[in-house]
Amino acid sequence: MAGSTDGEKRNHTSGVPAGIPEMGEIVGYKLRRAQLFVFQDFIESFAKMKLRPAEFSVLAIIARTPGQKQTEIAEQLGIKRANFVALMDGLERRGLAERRKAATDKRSHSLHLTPEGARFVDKMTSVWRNHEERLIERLGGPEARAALLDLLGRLLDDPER
Amino acid sequence: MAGSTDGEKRNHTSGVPAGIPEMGEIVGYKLRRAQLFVFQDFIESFAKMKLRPAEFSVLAIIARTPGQKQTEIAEQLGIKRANFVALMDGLERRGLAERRKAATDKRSHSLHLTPEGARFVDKMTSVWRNHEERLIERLGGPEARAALLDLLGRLLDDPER
DNA sequence: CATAATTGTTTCATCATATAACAATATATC
DNA sequence: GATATATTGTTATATGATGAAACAATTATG
Repeated sequence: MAGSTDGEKRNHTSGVPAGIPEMGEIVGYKLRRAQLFVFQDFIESFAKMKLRPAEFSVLAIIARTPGQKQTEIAEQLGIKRANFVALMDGLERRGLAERRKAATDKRSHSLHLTPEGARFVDKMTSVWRNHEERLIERLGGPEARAALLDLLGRLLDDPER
Repeated sequence: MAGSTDGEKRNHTSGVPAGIPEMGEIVGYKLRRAQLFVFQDFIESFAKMKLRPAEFSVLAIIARTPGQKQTEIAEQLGIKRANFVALMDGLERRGLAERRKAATDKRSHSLHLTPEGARFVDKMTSVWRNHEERLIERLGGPEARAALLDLLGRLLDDPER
């Protein structure tokens, strides 16, 4: 029992007014919807672990390259260093990561996983693989995923410079 | 003068610890970054018109299919109807769109563009085309854009059902 | 040495989004 | 047809993500 109420001001011949885009052909819109969908799955996947996307990314980076300072990691992830503080506080409070005072620069902190954090990252990685596998299935295979990553990379990587 | 402070707990042979994903191979992450980049360009494009993505989408939908009610449009866009109210208030206050009381259902509102709104949408569409063209350039041509839209669609369109 | 820049931090404002409740109206059920 | 249930638009409110500004401690630069 839904349906529009009236119907009005159309173009001359058909029913499509001028060159107004359909939502499905707007790259930004479709990107956004897809991102929301993927994050939805991600968030549900990590609900039990109480891990949010930003926390996942920080742990992954620390695990792969320990010893970096906050600003470095924040910048890599496009997070303002001011907002990184609370994020890191949370990871430290949970005993997953820690700040060590860097010897060379007394201002900065060197970020590391705790032993528990390392075990956590192992589980996290496994959960992530399932999530990623689910996406691959939807996309229609690993090649499709690779193609998507490539296209997204073209948007991100700066052409000049 | 940057650089990590120390370096620790690696895996056996190389330097990569276990199977921890690199950020660049995480679909969700790259999707997010790409979406932010595209929105950045979009927002800058429409800064002078003081138009935000959500407003753009609402105007585009009303322009293409006038007469729909709020809940219908909100649902199409994945916006909670509660949050749609203020959005529509803004468009109405600016004289771009209007609520007409639907004759058939006294609860609902039939949404339409004003004449000024129609002119606004024309300009908006033109600005959007430039934005989209910029993306196409980055992607490497219209075929790449089509491919991207297709892949994103695979994530969005529900397989079963 | 004096000045400027960096690092981590706190505080604050803004925006997007979700939930719950409500009145008015419409629909369904008996 | 009366009563219960659902829908529509709305308000109020909570939460999370994000950005800007300022600050002390420290380091780099002229």
